[in-house]
Amino acid sequence: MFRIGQLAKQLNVSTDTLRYYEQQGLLTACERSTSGYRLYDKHAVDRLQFIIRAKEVGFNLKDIQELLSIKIDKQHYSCEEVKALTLQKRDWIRARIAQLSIFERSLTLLANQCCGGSEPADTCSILTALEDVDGAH
Amino acid sequence: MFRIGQLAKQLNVSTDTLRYYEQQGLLTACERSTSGYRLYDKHAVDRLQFIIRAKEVGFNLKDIQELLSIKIDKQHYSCEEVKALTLQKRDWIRARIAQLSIFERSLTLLANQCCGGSEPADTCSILTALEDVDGAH
DNA sequence: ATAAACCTTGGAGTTAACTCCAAGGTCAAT
DNA sequence: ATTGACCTTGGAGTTAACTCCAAGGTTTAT
Repeated sequence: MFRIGQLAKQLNVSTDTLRYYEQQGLLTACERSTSGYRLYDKHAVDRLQFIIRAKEVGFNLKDIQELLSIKIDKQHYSCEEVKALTLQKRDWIRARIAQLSIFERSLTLLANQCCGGSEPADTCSILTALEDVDGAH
Repeated sequence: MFRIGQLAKQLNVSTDTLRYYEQQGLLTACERSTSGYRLYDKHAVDRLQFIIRAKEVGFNLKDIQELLSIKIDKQHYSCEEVKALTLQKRDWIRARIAQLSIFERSLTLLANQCCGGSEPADTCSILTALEDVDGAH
């Protein structure tokens, strides 16, 4: 069991952020000390790690709360509910990956045209590179 | 040449957003009518399209401005400068894709465990699914 | 036993990216 | 020539996600 400052330091966030996440229902201290200090266990580290990573890939806190609430918990949710939400989030992710891949290819093209490209490329920009990507279906 | 409302409608953004982008230096009307109306050409549509897509994959407006400023323009930038910035952005994208792929796999796993999984899975959540993904190197 | 380094709550302030509003000018159609 | 749908600027308001601050209680080290 450790306190808020130790958890914060471990994953490089501020204690204010952790209190904010608690307020938003994302990460609650599993216990309080007699003096009222928040106490966390290693479970909390995993959960916070997840929140941080999910934020990095572009989920907002509401989405993350939803992701964390997806649980195969036969008492409370039907299989259909869990599956639908899970697949919905997966589709969102797939769409992002597809878009990112297009950007990646156009940046690669731009870099290649820059050094060693055979064309004159006096005015090549990411927009023209993107056209080339789209053009090469 | 068309006016701000027509451009906005075409790509489903607000005219306020377009004025905001102009203020931020992302998309300037190439001309003004005698009465001061902003006038755009089809070039602007491409540029706005790019801005919207880049936003969708998680770039902020400052990043997008930087992306749009990457141009193989031999008058103003050295090849090295262009290439460095381009590859830096590409690395950012690759890191996002890698992270998203992990999420994708864990969601797939979660969906599979839900319907048809052989384990009891009374308490399977995305966190345990993620562990399984990490575990299977 | 007291200073330094923690923690608590409540509330105000910040930043990015819009979004809305007021007061007024422009243009096409009736 | 006037109505309605456009456009202008400047500035205020909103939302998400923090970030900071004040006033005070707790723990640890000297």
